[in-house]
Amino acid sequence: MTMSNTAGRRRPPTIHDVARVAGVSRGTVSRVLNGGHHVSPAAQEAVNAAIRKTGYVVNRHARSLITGRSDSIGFLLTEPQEKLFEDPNFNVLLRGCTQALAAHDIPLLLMLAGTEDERRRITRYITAGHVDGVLLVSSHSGDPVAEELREAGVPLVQCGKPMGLGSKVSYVAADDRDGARDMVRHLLSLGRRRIGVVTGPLDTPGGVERLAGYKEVLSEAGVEVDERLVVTGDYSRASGGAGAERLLERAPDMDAVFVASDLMAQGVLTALRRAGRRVPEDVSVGGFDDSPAATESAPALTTIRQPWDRISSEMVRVLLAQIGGDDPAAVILPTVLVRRDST
Amino acid sequence: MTMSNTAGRRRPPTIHDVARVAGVSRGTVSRVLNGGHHVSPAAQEAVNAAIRKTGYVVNRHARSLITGRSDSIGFLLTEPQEKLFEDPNFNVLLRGCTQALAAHDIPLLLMLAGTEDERRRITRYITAGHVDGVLLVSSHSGDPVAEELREAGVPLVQCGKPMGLGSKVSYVAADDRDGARDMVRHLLSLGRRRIGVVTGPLDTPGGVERLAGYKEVLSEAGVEVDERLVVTGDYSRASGGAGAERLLERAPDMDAVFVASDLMAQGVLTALRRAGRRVPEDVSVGGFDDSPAATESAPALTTIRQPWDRISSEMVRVLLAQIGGDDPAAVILPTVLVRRDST
DNA sequence: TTCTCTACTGTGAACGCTCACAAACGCAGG
DNA sequence: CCTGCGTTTGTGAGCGTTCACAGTAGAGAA
Repeated sequence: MTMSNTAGRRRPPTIHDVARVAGVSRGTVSRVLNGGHHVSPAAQEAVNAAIRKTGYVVNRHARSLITGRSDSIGFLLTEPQEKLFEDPNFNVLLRGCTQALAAHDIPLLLMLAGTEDERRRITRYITAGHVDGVLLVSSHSGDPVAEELREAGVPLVQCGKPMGLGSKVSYVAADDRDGARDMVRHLLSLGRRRIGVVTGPLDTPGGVERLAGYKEVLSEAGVEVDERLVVTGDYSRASGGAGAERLLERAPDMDAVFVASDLMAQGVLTALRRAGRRVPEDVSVGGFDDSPAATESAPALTTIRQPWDRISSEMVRVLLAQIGGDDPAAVILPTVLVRRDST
Repeated sequence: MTMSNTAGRRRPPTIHDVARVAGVSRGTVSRVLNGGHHVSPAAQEAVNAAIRKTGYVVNRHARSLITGRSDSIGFLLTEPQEKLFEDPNFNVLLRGCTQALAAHDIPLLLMLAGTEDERRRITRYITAGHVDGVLLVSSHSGDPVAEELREAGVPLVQCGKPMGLGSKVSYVAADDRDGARDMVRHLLSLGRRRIGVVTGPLDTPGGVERLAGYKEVLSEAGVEVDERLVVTGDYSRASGGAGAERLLERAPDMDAVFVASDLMAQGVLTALRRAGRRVPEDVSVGGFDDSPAATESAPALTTIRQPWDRISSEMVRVLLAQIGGDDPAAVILPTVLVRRDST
């Protein structure tokens, strides 16, 4: 026998209570709640006053039940999470999306699909309409989730250019190729000609595009593209170090390295130091991402900044537009060369 | 008259459809969905088959509307996010909580309350019952959100011991004091006697407790606690470096430092090197957290591991128990000394 | 057989909201 | 004065579930 008076969980006010206090009907309150069209100024004001007085907050479950929308969107991660969660870029992205959505009063559901099991459960959850749309982060190609969601007609925006499917799915990405071009041009402008590259996995758009930009610029500049100067890493620090060792072995005359991520570049710096090469005197090193790692390394990395804040806000914008009925869209954002001490 | 056949967003199956296919009533399907008590094996099987056949997924909005529960949990951040999101510990925590909840099929809503405005909106959202409980991460004391939520009767579990309010609120924390004691004892066992400390902000439990452990062990060992050996940082790398410089200036004979976070310890290492002290020969350095920074620094840090995976799973367990009606509970988890090259 | 008890099953009502519809109310034009 | 029209308002129905309750069947005891 709880007597809910001052404290405790008393039943929250409903639209009915507001209507009674305002002296109008449910319908009018509902109209005010949803934009206030076809409501007289007097009623409008009365309702708003009643809402303030009662502390009314709309029950989203009841609303969703009838509208069919959930007024929430999912942030889906299909990567092995360990790696991604330690990626500072990812954190900026997650935070950016949360804030951009908060501005629309839309909560963000964080979903991790690590195992096959989780993947299935989450796909069911999403396709059942429990979110209105999905922000998808999954760099590797051949991700079955993206395809499933697309087929189910779920509004979807990917972060980074998807490799498999064509232009049927929205995405927001930094201009990887152009960023790579900027960096390699920068290295060329320093007089470097034996420029190595540690690229990312070739089943990721970043890996492919950054390598393509590298080759393009060299060709355009009339510099031979030497396959001995090309190695592949997996974006980890360790793979950067291993890559640098391989490069030095195959091309001891290397005078610069373009590394497809700052984390790998850190590994490259360590390996170079261990091999007795000075940076930037003997070898210039260019990174990619402008992550915190770039300023923490010694020397501080010259790198390519990805506009993560804009990427997140654009992802949200495109997704909301798509939920509103727009067609899928691709957004490519420019990168910026940040010059520091490693070149 | 739509003929929904193969493609398009056809209406998802309802409990009604399942009942029809299974040849039973809504009630029976509902009972199967909710644990299957008082249902005959035959009906049980028929319903499960019908669910598989129709691809039925429960409409959580309808369920929430009547049960009053939302079957979702909020993960609330009231810190200035920049700092926290770059903290590797925090990422482990977020991931751990998401996964622990996923095991219960409960989605996690990520909420950031950076500004005062957001704080208000989110408090309204939560108190309106849109989440069943809240996992709160906010180390600083005097956080008004915690108090508001507690008063509103929202199940709440904090990460780290809350400073303000007493034992009325649940929390899960590593044993900061004991961890600090282990580390200082370890330093003493190496023969060090002039042990400095760079502690965290004194309005955080970590700052206070780790300092307390340090002082306790020194006193117990009969070593004088010299206030010149005590400085305060803010958990940032830079503040660690500044702290080390201050310590060296005030107590040049220092032969060890206990640093309250690995990130600060990195700064300490750099400052010591710059001052010409060798680690660990001249000065032993002990960190706290066992974050990635601990193995990335040179030399690798001896540190105190916080059991973040267990912290997250315990937070979820305690919160679910509290939602189920249990009283608030405090859980203190043991830490582990990880010996590496800096001591 | 008949009664009782238990295990199971079906059925309205309700949750809080939106939507479509109808009613009411001006106000202008014939 | 009536008609027609546009704007504002009220009302009933229904979204898909769960819950309480009533009902049914089958087993065991008398």
